[in-house]
Amino acid sequence: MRGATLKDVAKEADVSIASASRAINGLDNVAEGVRTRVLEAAARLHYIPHGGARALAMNRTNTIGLLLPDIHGEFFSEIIRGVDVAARAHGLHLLVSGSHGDIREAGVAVMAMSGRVDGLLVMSPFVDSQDMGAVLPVSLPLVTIASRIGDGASGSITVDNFAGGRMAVDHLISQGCTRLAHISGPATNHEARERQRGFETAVAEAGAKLAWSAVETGDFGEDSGFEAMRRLLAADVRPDAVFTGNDMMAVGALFALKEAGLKAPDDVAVLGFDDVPIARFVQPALSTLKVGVYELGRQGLDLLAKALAQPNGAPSAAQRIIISPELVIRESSKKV
Amino acid sequence: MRGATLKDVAKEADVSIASASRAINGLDNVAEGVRTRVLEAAARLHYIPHGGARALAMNRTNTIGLLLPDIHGEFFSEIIRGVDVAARAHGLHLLVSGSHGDIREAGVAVMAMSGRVDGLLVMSPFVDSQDMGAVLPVSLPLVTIASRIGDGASGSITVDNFAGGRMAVDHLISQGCTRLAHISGPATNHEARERQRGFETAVAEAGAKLAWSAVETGDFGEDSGFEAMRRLLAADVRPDAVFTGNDMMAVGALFALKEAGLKAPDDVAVLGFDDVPIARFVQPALSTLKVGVYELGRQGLDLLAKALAQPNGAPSAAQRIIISPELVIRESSKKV
DNA sequence: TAAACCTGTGTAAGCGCTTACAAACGCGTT
DNA sequence: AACGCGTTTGTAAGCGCTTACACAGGTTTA
Repeated sequence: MRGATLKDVAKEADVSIASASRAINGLDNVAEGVRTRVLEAAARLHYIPHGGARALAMNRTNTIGLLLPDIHGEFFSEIIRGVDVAARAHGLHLLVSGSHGDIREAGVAVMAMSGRVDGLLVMSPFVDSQDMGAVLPVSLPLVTIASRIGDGASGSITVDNFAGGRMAVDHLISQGCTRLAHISGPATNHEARERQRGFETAVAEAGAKLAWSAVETGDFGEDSGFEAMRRLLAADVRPDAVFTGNDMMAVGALFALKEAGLKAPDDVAVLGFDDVPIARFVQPALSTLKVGVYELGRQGLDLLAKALAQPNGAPSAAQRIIISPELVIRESSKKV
Repeated sequence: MRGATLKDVAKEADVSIASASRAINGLDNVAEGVRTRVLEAAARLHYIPHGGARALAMNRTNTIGLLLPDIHGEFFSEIIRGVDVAARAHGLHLLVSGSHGDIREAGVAVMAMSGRVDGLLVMSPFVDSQDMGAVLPVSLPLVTIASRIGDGASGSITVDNFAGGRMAVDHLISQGCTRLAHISGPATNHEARERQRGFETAVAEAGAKLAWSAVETGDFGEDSGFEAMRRLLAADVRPDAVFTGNDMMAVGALFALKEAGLKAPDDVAVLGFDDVPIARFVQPALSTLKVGVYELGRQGLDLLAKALAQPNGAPSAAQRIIISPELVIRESSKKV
């Protein structure tokens, strides 16, 4: 049962297809009689405009494509929320896709989006995201989130992960910790690297104030945090503070601590990164470096919407926004 | 900088637009020479097919529209995950939209989706969702998730919430509880009502085994669970077990308990519903009625994909899948 | 050697819509 | 009565793509 088309409506109302179009779109150069006749016919036929055709004719889809590494989970869900809120404020719709960390999949997704969206909002935190640039269409406005996809973008919004790493160390030292360990995210992730670099830089600067330091590698997953913490606890010298590359690994670390019969923060202080919703719920409540994940999404879309509003898509000096993480001290790191 | 079109590619390769199309789509009735010439031209021009135009011409978008009350949060995020996984398995893309509980918004979203998707996956747990039916296009395959949108759907997948409510009571009684309270979801939500009905029915059947019972109303939000639990604790007779309409309210209830210096499960057993990821992380770990939320999404999409594969979209006897909740006993309800 | 085939290719008609353009009409003016 | 004007309408040309159909060659067959 194919849906009615504008042509059907026009015929039903006995007017030309052009008049039908005008009436439906509420243009003012239509006689009242015609308008009501068309509207009634449309209702009678359950006519719903064909968005695709309209988009093709108008060269405007009112849709933006959102490409994330994944489209679920605490972190991405928050991004989506921010994007969603901003999108509805701008009257835009969302075509979302997950790249699953695979650049080929990302390419496929971009393919599929091409011609269905007015602009792209992309997050690709992979170190080698440069290649990503090749996949992206040059002709579309593009805003990147926490990515290092080269230029060509109409804007970008990133997090100052390096500063966050330093803040973590400073805070831990201020709590009297002297044996700091870091559980890093995957080396393929640019954000993870920056956080680690911040940690290492601050540790080096702290010099004699610290007795010991170490780095274990995780993959941003809860389990990897658990395993890494286990390794840390099994070693000769134990840390009295652990800074993890993100919150989920911190949660895993907390479980490992509990398993070992140890307590945070008394035995080992734990500090996460991101401040995903779950951070408040774990026991003890997780201290973390809060990234306005929601803001990341919201402002990202705002940037893109601004670029779209530009007359011919003129670049107008690509905007770059950098968000600073903010230290949120809850229980897991509070020693003094 | 408009992107290159097929016409441009055809001209560049000096062939007809039809041949260009064939070459690009890998049809086999193209001479090798032509094919490579076209492919090279396409690469040179950074040609990316215009998905919208292709969809219009083929009357197939390979995209399905996902309409949820919200597109973020623990619960919906899980649904999205299920849908996403299934969608990629079927080679389908996702156009998502949140209705925010507003039927008008839902209408707008459906409008926007019309002509951009091959089918609709809709979740609208509102009691008055009947009206929703009016907004939906008759011409599209439709699968509903946990909704009571009338018929016309090619399929539906729902949760046996009533049974879940009964299971909750049975379990609590088995733990030796005799004063049962229920914190219900919003009355406008059909699922919430069914869970409550299950609770009340089981309570009635338990008869003399129970000394007391009560129902407080919440709104599925964490805060409302907190407030409801406070009210419960302030009353003359206190429950020794609370069953909440969903997990987030249980989390709130747990906080209220802690605030009052009470312990779960010793003082009051707490039992949630859904088993969202967070349930494992709270203290004490939350017992709950597990709904395969992920499965809800995955099977929903599978159903839809099956309907799409149908020759002319023939209904082929709409499938209805009912998922039974499963009791997951963690710490918050374990008294014996 | 003509009829019967393939194979590649181009022409053109859509898909459902918007929108320039021109035609048609009713007016008030001179 | 001829003119200009503003309003309403229809015609038709796209938007970028697919695909039925026709057609030109080169092979086979009888």
